[in-house]
Amino acid sequence: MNNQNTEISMATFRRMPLYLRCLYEMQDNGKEYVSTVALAEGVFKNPSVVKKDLSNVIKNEGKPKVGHKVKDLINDIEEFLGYDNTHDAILVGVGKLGQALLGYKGFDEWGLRIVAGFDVDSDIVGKTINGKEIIDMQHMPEEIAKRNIKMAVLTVPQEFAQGIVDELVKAGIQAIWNFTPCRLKVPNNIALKHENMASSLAVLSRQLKEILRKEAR
Amino acid sequence: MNNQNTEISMATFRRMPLYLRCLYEMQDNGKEYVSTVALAEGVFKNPSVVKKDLSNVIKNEGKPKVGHKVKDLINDIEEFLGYDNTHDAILVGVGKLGQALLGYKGFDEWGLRIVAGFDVDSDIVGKTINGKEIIDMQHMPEEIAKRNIKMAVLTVPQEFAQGIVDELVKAGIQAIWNFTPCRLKVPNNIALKHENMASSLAVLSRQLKEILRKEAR
DNA sequence: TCCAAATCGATATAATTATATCGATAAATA
DNA sequence: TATTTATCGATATAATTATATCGATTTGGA
Repeated sequence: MNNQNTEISMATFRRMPLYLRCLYEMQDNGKEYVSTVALAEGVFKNPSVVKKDLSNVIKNEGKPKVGHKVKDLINDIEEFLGYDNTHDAILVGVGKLGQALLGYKGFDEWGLRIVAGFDVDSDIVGKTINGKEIIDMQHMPEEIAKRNIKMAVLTVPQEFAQGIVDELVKAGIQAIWNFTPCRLKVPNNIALKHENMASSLAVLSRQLKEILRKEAR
Repeated sequence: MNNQNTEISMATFRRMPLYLRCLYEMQDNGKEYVSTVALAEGVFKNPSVVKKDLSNVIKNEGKPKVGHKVKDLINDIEEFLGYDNTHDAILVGVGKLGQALLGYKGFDEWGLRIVAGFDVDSDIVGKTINGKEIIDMQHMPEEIAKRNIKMAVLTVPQEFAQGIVDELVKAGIQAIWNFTPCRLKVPNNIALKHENMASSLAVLSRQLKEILRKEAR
């Protein structure tokens, strides 16, 4: 339990949701204790990585020979990730991908609550998806202000992306989750995360190529 | 032009699609030459990173004072990523997210051609999305074999994910792009890429938290 | 009760990735 | 033509991340 105020690495942050998922599953299976080795197997990581990651978040030490209490780990990680105090967010651009994300129930578990969608298409404005209202884009700035929203999910066609981002920032949004393939310009006090499918695909293609190459030998 | 047979880092691979996008844009704007510094600005990376990355792929040296030929860079990166010889893939699970991905035109640019979708829902089987036929899941193994498909995009409900993956592997699929939140078990000669939205969100939330903390002071 | 096995937390080492520096060179300019 | 400047490619240094090692501790069985 390395409770110093050391910086916690990005890599650690990225892995936390994996641990959490695995721990939920274990909990469902009635497991009460888990060792770092077992958890490492569950998320396909090296045990040392897991140990170090957990050392950043746990409040109660694990017991030698038995491991950590699953329940405690879950609580600690959830708190660490802020899943206890959920962020409200809006979604901009209710096309196919936007609809898919609006309909996705998993976000709640991750501490994200999408409260509304925005679009310009009058056919869809006024409807609801998964209980979330679709509102005309025109009213976006006032809604952001009224509900004090800080986060936006961006799923608009790429040609409009930068323009809408500028509007979002002006309206007070401070974190943008970008599902368009565009690189976006934002002031540097705005958090921006690019959901980069092209990069993922590049990595996957590379692996596949490697596998096919090995097979050919 | 470090043309040794040195290993190319994962990080480099991930960035290549970013360069490419930026270069396409420059080409559209009529730019003929680009320096690594300018490219670095375009993708919000450090110039040294860009220099090193490019040194892995370029065939023709850049010229001092002018930089690299945009056209050459594009060709070299496309070849490096294998965008010239496109992969055929299938998509399994034609729900909202599956439909969104089937409808997405960008994959072609990245060297991925989704040739068909599979689902169990008889309401959707037989229809086409973006010119791609939706086929009954029952026929999946034979279609994979017939078309010699090696890659699958997985967008099924999570409770079916592992079972379907097992089927895919048995049918000869060697690379799986996983859009479900499940950790999947595959033999280690199968490439697997998890499109991990929970991780992205964790990183974004962390950044936002940091920004709000700074503001509060 | 004592010993072996499993796990802990901490730390040391290795690997990967990012950044800074530098001499060389081609183009632009005086 | 000589000088300045921007850029190159290579390499050296720093930062981040991953992995291995080790003594301490608890449990459970001989």
